Amino acid sequence: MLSNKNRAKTAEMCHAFQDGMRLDILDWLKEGERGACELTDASQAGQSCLSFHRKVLKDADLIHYRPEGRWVYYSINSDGGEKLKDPVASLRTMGKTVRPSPRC
Amino acid sequence: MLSNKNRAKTAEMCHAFQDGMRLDILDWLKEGERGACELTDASQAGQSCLSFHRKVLKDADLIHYRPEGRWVYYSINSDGGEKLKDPVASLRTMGKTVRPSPRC
DNA sequence: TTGATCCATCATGCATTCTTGATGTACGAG
DNA sequence: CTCGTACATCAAGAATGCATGATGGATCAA
Repeated sequence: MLSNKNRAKTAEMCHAFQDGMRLDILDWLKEGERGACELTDASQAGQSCLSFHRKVLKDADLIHYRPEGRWVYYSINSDGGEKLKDPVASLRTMGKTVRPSPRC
Repeated sequence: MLSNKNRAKTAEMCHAFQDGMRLDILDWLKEGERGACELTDASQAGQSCLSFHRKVLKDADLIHYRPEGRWVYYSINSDGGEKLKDPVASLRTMGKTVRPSPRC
């Protein structure tokens, strides 16, 4: 299904996708680049909490990072999801194969 | 990006995809249906541990469940990955959009 | 019925992750 | 230079997830 070298990266991306607040952040960025302070103002969560989740998304290559003076801007990395396409696609082909059911 | 109703399901599927042992189980099933006892015999992990992970995969609709008398057979749900294609695809389109970067 | 097997679930301890508040760094304004 | 702002990072407690052993239901053989 997955090579061992890709497995860690897949797990990291899935981990990033797993959390509700991180999905909120991705949703928040869906219309384009946004400043970090905007998100802090709009969200219920604290500043350090949001910074933590942004780091998870950034480490998983799901978002871009652009510092500009004192401010920081984030945006979706459109290539990020590519790494998830392979495991998803292989799930489909895997299910098609037929094999006798052995007993123990 | 995601409707609220789909968000929980996406998170659940990514959660299921995240664990190394669950990826092993999916890998184990790649050639077709297999009995639960087979997996228990072949794996290092204990029976309850495997049962736990199978439940996670089943709840995420990634595998099928077929009881037959005293035995249980599992197989890949080839449609399972479909639910992940949407968020992955929307990631791509999301990144394309352009939007002015506001300041706080 | 009795006993054995297969499997799921529960309870517990441990590990990892998340949240919150505090501290540190870089930058710009005055 | 000094102060305030924006952001990251650290430390500690809370919450969640995982592994293990024990228990229980269902099935089948004798």
